[in-house]
Amino acid sequence: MADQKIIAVVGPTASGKTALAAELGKHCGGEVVSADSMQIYREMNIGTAKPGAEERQGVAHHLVGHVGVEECYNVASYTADAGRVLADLARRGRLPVVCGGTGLYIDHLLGNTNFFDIAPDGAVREKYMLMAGREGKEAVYALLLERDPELARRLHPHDLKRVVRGLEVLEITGRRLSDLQQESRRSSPYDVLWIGLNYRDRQLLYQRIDARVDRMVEQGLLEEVRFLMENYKLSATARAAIGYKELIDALETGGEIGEALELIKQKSRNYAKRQLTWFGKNPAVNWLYRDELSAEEITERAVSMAGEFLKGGNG
RNA sequence: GCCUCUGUAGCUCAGUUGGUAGAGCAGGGGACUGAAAAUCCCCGUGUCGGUGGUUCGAUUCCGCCCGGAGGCA
Repeated sequence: MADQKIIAVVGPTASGKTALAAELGKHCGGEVVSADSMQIYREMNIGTAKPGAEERQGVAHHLVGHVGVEECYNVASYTADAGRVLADLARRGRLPVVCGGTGLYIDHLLGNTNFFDIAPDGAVREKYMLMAGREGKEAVYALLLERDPELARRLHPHDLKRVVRGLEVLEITGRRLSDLQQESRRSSPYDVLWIGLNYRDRQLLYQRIDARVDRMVEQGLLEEVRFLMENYKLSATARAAIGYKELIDALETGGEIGEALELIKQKSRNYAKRQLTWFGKNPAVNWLYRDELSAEEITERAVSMAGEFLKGGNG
């Protein structure tokens, strides 16, 4: 059976992915499959830059707002949900346009790994977190070095989240995470055309990010945050969203709103840089630069790349 | 006008009892297999406000000048 063809639109926040994905969906008879860890939340709209009806241009969007803000969500939930959507689109003969900035989600959906099913265990996690608090991160790391040396060698002793996860998997399954990772390798069942959006001049990207935060405030970001605080108990993952956590902190502690907004811009810029590192290591990405091409030219190029891609046979 | 404090990395500030200096943040690079908008790692030469002087040697001590903050009139 031929691999399912998929277009993936990636890039840092505020680079114009959403608009391009909708254009591609419109021109190629496709549907957008979001790969954004925060736009999944139903009640978080402004701060996540969730596309409205106009921005969707009549193209169907999947995995946007399908989760309540009180729920936790993670890569496992995503790969399961998105896998189902892709299968459905294949059945209906529709082209999936995967679009988003959450590199981990995208890679696990489309890349060369099968996601293995080992749910986290809060009690085990807490045990090691407490140990780290009492004896130090190095002590927890030493434990991992003893039990799963291969994994430990790849991690920094201070990277507590990953060190603890390694120990957690061992404790739950009796197996090493490094072995499981090895076994989960696969060759991707998808034929993917990667399109990346970016700016050659980073400062321009940063200016766009700052401007977008100002626009969010004009659109009522503060009101949205207040509404969420009054009506919901946000899950840990929802609360960690940039733009929300800073304002919640400010409102709870009586901090300056202006300072919180500067922090939001700062954190968004830092995030964009991390996204660039992530997508930058994928050699398959065809980058289009927004300070070299107009929006129309970018759409044109992407649509013609997609045309070639869809015409070609499977490799 | 007088007195006190202050001027060190893009920003906030340490520091050198005289041997030309270092943190946090920003910025740059990187990692990433169930928190990923998360988490973590690596990268710090800057006329130490200016100018005279003391000294083998001053960013550090002294004088003057120029900024800034406060106090007394």
